[in-house]
Amino acid sequence: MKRDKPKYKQIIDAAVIAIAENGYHQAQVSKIAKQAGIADGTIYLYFKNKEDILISVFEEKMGVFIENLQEIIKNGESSTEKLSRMIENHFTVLANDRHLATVTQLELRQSSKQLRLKINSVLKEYLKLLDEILIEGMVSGEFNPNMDVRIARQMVFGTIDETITTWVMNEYRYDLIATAPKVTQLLLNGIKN
Amino acid sequence: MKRDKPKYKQIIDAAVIAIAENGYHQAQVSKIAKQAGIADGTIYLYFKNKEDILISVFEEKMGVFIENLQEIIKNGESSTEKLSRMIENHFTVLANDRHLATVTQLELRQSSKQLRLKINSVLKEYLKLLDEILIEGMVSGEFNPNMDVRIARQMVFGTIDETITTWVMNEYRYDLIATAPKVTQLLLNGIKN
Amino acid sequence: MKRDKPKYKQIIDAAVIAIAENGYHQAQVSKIAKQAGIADGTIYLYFKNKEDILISVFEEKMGVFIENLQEIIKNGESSTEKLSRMIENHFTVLANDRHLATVTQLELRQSSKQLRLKINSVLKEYLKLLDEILIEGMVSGEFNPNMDVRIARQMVFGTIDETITTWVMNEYRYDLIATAPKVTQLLLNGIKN
Amino acid sequence: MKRDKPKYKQIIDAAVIAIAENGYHQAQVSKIAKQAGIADGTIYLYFKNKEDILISVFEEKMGVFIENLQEIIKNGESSTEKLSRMIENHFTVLANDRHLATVTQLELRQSSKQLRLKINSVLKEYLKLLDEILIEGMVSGEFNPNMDVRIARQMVFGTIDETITTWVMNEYRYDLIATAPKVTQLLLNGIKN
DNA sequence: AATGAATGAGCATTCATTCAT
DNA sequence: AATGAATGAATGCTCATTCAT
Repeated sequence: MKRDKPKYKQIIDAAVIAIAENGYHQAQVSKIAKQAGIADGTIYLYFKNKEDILISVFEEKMGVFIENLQEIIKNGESSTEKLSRMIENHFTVLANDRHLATVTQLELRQSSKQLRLKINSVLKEYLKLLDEILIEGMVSGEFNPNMDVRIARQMVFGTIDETITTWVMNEYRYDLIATAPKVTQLLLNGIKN
Repeated sequence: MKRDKPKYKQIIDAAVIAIAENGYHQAQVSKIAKQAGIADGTIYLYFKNKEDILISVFEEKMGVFIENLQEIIKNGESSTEKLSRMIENHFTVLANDRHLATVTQLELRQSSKQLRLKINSVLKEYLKLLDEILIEGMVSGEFNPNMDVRIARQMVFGTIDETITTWVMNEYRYDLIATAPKVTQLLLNGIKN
Repeated sequence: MKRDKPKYKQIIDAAVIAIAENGYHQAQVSKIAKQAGIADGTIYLYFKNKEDILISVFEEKMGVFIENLQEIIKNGESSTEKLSRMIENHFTVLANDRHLATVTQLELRQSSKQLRLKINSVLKEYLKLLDEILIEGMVSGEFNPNMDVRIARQMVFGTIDETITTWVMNEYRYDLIATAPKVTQLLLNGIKN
Repeated sequence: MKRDKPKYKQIIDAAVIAIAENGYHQAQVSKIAKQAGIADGTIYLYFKNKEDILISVFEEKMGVFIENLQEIIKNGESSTEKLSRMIENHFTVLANDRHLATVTQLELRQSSKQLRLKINSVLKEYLKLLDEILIEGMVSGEFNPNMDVRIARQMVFGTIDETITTWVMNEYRYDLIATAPKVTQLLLNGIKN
């Protein structure tokens, strides 16, 4: 399996750094290769093309969010707590990796519509877990059982996304993690029963 | 004033169509000119360069949102009503111009970080008006006076944005305007006193 | 006759200034028109095309040199004196019109080979007069009767040209006219009997 | 070192031919690449941009003149002989490479003022060596010790340049090398003691 | 497995000239 | 005679990908 080879992750990490430091359009394959300490051609032994690198970046990194969220769902007591811990986790991971935050919130969005559609399908798995939490809460009576799940999900994710993007655009000037409880509170107000 | 000349708006509209139909990176100046029914060179009598066209597209179209919102703020009775009508207006304008919706929600985001920073400064004016509504509501007691305005704003705008983007990505399959009341309800729940 | 109309000379002079101030490649027709205080299109009532302006600039200005030289030939006593006064005149005219000097020595040389061939044919009339002086001197015994006239002419003109070009490239830093006697002396040494 | 790689010289030579055959403004990068038998992009592995090719053409080719002249200075017996051999060499090199002669005497002069300034700084080295010969001759008493070196240099170089340019403009119709002794004789007359 | 030199398609912009007014 | 808005052809350069070594 290619993704178990050491150079695979090496290239992924190099791509995140190259994109964060140079911007999406200035992160040429040659720069990623240089950052990874390998030759340009070697990239193509591990990735089909440049787009494949970028999708893989998203898959690999999103994987962390998904694994964490599965853990949270498994261990959480209530839906409210799960949602709360999901937001906290999302903020924490990105606050602790500003390169990654820049890449996911700003740079990767400059990619072609086609690439973003693929990224979206990766994202869907994460949103499905979010839907699980919401539905569970509606069933248990913690959340408003009459609300439209899709819209609730869009509110939760849209708010998280906008909050982090603003933080990145403001050049990380304030403590992102500290805002998590307030964000959580507003969102819970919106959907609670 | 150049923006009062008929060809100015003609080019803006041609750009929206060309970008919506071909995608951001495939909307060459020659395509925009052809769509506008003029020669390539004529573009440059009205715009400094291609980026200038794109910024102007955003300014012109965002201008509609801002003017509408100012009207809403002037005429609305309560903050609740103003927020409700803002969301309704935002959804209605884009639901009625799918080309524009595609351009603002998907295509223009692929532009360079520099262009997006300029777009953001145009956006700021809109967000300032949103802040006005929120603060007024907090003062009047309609909205929770203890909430963090910035986070509330990010929730409102993030939710609107995510909702419309999802709609566009789903290829306008459902009635966007019909979802406005539900979106409004969830958001109001979140911020009401 | 078009060249008797006031706008004809007005455009010629505007062209010299526009070229001197902006450089050959940055002296667009629109700049020349603006400098002349007329509309772009008006240029084409007096000149066939841009090349025609530039040739005319050269013709008109070279005309001064030719008239002066004819006068010098008519009034001069000896060939030596005539050559001396020719060099003096050439230096004086250009030292007194730095715009013109820049245009003839630097800017006009960037024109296409084709244009420079035409310029050369204008120049020929001037060089013919120079040949007259040289041949007369050879016949009279002032100059070496065995020398090759063409080479002597190339030496005289090449030296004049190089001297002025160097002066222009050195940004007129020294007194060009003051060098005329030394230049004349060297050249006369070379060709005298 | 890039200039030791075979493709470097290959491109330089292709540029000389492409410019000589098509003219400066019609010598597009694609034509130079085609002439060199390589892809357009390959040019940019060896040169920063098109201007860099042209400067390099001049440097490389002027280098031959400079090296030859250094050799001549080293081996020549008298200043008179050195000057004589310098002129002979200058004529011979260009008479034997008409492409190069066309490029240096006609085409390269159409380049932008900026490029010509760079070309001039290359030329300066050659002129410095000429100055060396002149000064040496003035010290040894072969040349007039009272003459102005700058003007003498301008006469020598201006004459050489004008002679060759005229020959090129006359489409190489006569034997350039055969005129060298006459040119030399006239110049020596001008500067000898 | 790894290299890195070579490839070649693709596009924003300028400006001399025209011509309807 | 004069205007000036409109035209449209023409080109240097980048960079993802390949493939001989």
